[in-house]
Amino acid sequence: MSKRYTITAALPYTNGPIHIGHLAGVYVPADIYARYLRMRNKEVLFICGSDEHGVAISMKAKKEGITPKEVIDKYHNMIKNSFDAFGISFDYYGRTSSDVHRKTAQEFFKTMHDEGCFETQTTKQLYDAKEDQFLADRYVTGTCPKCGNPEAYGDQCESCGSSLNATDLIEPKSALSGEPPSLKTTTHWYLPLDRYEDFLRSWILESHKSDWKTNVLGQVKSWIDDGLKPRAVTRDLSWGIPVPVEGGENKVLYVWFDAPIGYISATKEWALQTGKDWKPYWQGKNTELVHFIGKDNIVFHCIIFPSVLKAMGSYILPENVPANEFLNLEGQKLSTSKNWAVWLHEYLEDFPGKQDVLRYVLTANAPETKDNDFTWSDFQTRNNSELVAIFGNFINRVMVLMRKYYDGKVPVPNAYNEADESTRSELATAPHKIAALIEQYKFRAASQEMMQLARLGNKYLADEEPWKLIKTNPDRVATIMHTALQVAAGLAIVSEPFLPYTAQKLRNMLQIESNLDWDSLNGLSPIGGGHQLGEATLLFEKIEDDAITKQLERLTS
RNA sequence: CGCGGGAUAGAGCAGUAGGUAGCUCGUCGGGCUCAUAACCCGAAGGUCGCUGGUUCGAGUCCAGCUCCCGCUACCA
Repeated sequence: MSKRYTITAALPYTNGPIHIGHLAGVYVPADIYARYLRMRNKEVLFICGSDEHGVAISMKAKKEGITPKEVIDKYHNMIKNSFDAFGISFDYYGRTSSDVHRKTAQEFFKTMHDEGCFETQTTKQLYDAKEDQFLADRYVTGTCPKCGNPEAYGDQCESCGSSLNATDLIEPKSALSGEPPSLKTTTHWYLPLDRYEDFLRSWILESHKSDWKTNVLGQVKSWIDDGLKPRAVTRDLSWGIPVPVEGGENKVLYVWFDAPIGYISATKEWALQTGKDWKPYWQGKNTELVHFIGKDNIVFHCIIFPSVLKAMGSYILPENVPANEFLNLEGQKLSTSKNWAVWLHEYLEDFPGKQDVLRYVLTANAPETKDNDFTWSDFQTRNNSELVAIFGNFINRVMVLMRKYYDGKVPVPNAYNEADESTRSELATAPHKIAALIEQYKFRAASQEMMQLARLGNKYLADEEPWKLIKTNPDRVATIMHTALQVAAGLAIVSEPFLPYTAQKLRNMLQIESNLDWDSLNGLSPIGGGHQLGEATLLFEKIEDDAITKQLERLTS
């Protein structure tokens, strides 16, 4: 029986648009993986959605004088549309404000509550009496007890860098009302993570010791060795999912409790729409669950959510959580508040039809093992020197020669010589190499292997020089061009996960629309003699300096 | 402070079980002219963050240190 795959990409938080950091870390790799598996004819469900609860959204709404609902609607639509236009191939994109999600999250809470999976604790927390609201540490300001900075936040002083507790601040003020906060008693439900320590240790640190990424394992080990502590799963807020048990009035589920459940509720909504059953995707033993996330999410997807799934009993656990590191921009870390970012919706406007260029650059320089840097100059170089000069140019050379010599009708090959055989055998192994890398989540290396195939094509043409032989040895040219076309067909196949728009164009040019999957290259010639090629167009175009200058100016303005 | 990840040619990155440092781009030289002046070949360029140690031999193991990023925060 063939495996089923449930692939999730971290739910974007709807308090801002999507930027290249999100794409590089989560959405592009997840999409590559999903597209690859579909090419292998696997059963794939690729799930994402908007994360729409939490204190940050209610604060943002308050600040802008609109309702939280208006905030989430605005960004949900913006994010969903930009993913769509960018070609991220989600099977379903949900949102955590939906009815199905509310019910699902409440069911999780209720079930765990009834089965005694929670503890309650009563603590004193900072409270803004005027606004009738408990305050996150971040929303209290005052004088830093260490350096005297009068504008320190309750969680951290940005002047001296010390970590603080809001109760340490001298003359604390609420960021909401400006009034001094008081301490007020409140009771919350806690998930006692310490109960899951043995399970987590053996499941991750032993069973997945060799197939999970070192950054993920290291982080998890650090948490576990440190001793897991009960973690609150409810909050005193009005914006969120109501706590569905007695005593839960005026309290909501902690966003991090409800957000990952969003993957499941999105699956349910997808199942309703398509008439399928959601259960196999979350409870089937034959299903591989893979979470694509950024490094800041590791604890939630490797510790907390698996503990919840374990507590619920019937759910499968993730097979892998290939968390990526972060992407910087021009040497500095991305910052929404400082507007230091490349926003997806702006990119799509400024570079229409160039989705694949950004995908390629973010993949070729993906922060897989450490933080990486995105620069516009690198973007230009990758486009001009790799996509245009290597990939696009090879295809163009083949198409032009085919048009010129054969009017686009594929010639029948004659005997293969050593050069042909070696090119054909390299072509045949390329999909295996790329597949192996993708299955290890090494998308950067996989994309370079794809580019290597285009280089192979260029070298083959340069070595065989059909433009010289056409006058003296047309039989030989038939074999050369036939072979070069197989390389082009190979590119049309293996580029699909990385460059979906380009792959589509290329399939149109080669007229090989429907009948090719990943394994089509196994010793076969996907394009036979007599096959008629379609119209040639350029796959990529050069990006000139002024386009890059414009982006750099936009950044610093 | 603690924990985790990272520090390798001008730039961006690989380096599997320790044994003469690799890839891409850029630079320089040559070749080709079918191709979006695009392609192909060759060369130069690194005391592998610092300091010690283990070893016949360390980018690769051990100890200490420095810097960057993240987590330890109701900023998701």
